[in-house]
Amino acid sequence: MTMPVSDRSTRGDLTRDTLLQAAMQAFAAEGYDKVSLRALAARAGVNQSLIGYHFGHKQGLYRAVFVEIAARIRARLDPEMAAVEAALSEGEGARDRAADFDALFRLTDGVLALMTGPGSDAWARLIMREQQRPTEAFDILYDGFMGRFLDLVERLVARLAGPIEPEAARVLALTVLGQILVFRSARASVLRAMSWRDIDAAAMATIRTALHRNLQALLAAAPP
Amino acid sequence: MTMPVSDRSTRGDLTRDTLLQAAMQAFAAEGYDKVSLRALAARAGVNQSLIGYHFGHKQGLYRAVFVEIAARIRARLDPEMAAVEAALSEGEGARDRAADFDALFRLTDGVLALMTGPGSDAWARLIMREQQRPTEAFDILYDGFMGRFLDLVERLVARLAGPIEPEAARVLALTVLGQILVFRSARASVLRAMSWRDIDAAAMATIRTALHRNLQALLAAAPP
DNA sequence: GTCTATAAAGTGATAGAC
DNA sequence: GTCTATCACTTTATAGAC
Repeated sequence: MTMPVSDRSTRGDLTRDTLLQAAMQAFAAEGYDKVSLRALAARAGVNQSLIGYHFGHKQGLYRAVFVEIAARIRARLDPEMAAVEAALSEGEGARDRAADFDALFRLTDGVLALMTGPGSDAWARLIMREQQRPTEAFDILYDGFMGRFLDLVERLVARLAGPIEPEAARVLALTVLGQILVFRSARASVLRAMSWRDIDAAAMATIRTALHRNLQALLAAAPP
Repeated sequence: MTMPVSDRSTRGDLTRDTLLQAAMQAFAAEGYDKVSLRALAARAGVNQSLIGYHFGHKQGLYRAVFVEIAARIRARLDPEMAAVEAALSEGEGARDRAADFDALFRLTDGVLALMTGPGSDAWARLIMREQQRPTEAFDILYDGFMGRFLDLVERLVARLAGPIEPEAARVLALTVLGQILVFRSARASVLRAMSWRDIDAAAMATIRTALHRNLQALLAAAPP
């Protein structure tokens, strides 16, 4: 007579999740304004009015997409972040430049793969959108992983670059970020300038090599 | 009986220009899809149907905005570009590293001011939009100034960095661009990380100092 | 939780008078 | 060139049956 408990508690969650995935795709591919809830619901195979039921309104759905993105990225970057934290926790005295560089490279490689690798289009575009025109969704991103990432890079480059003002270390960390991000933020120019069709594994290897070389040059110890 | 010739030939151009300026503002501030031609015409103090008359349709207006942007930027960057070309035309033999760096700094400073300086919001955001999702408007930008800029940076860094593969020089040029662009493309993160309210003259000076130092470190001559 | 149906307010484009 | 008026269509949101 009664439905199985699992179904009763699961059916709605499945609908919610289906909508969330479709929304992430659609918002990234077409931009917030161009996405119609009619088309979104149709593509997800879900009734349109269920969007209102599960997320309230369009903005609520948009916001939920970012909570999902932040959670995914945090999970994916956690090993690299933890490695950097481990490297940093070894006190100044016992520092090992090679190990510090290694931790830094793992972190930058991770972010590069995240922002330019296969399947990165969906979230990367949404993140860029929030950088240009931040809404409440930006806070979800910054508090979720961006702040922590920038803080780690800043502390690492400060240690590697030798005596440096805190403000200079922060700017330096941002220019490091910029060297990675440009392959996403200026993607159209990158593809044209490099005559690439997309950023595939070979291209990514080329980029990684250049980045590692750049970081070593930028963080060469000041002459004693 | 007849209207003055100047009026007859000018009235329409004025309307066209008014619409163009309003459109640049509006598209940058709200994004293509969110701009309604009704609201745009109202803000410009022009009848809505005149958009159709002068630009055909919404896309035509959008396209015209980019022709305008490319022209403005080309004009603004022309002195710096010419300086780099002059530096490059002095053959390899007679090269003067200090002069090369000087030309490079003028170019990067120019682009930095263009992309982050006061009043840059309008065009910078539109350029970013085209980088993420290029339309025919991107060609106007790339052919108008981007291609030339990247080419000049590539040739300059190739000369300064010593023996380097062409592909590596191009990637290096892109990472140089990235260090500038990050202050626009990741603007929300930059402001939060630096505790800046906006990128004012002082902030820009800080960035310039960091960039110059970075470029010198990146392009240090390989040990002989 | 899911559905149908529809209200209320937008949108871009254009015909036709001046 | 500029205007008014309107067509044809899409949008988000929600009321109400199941």
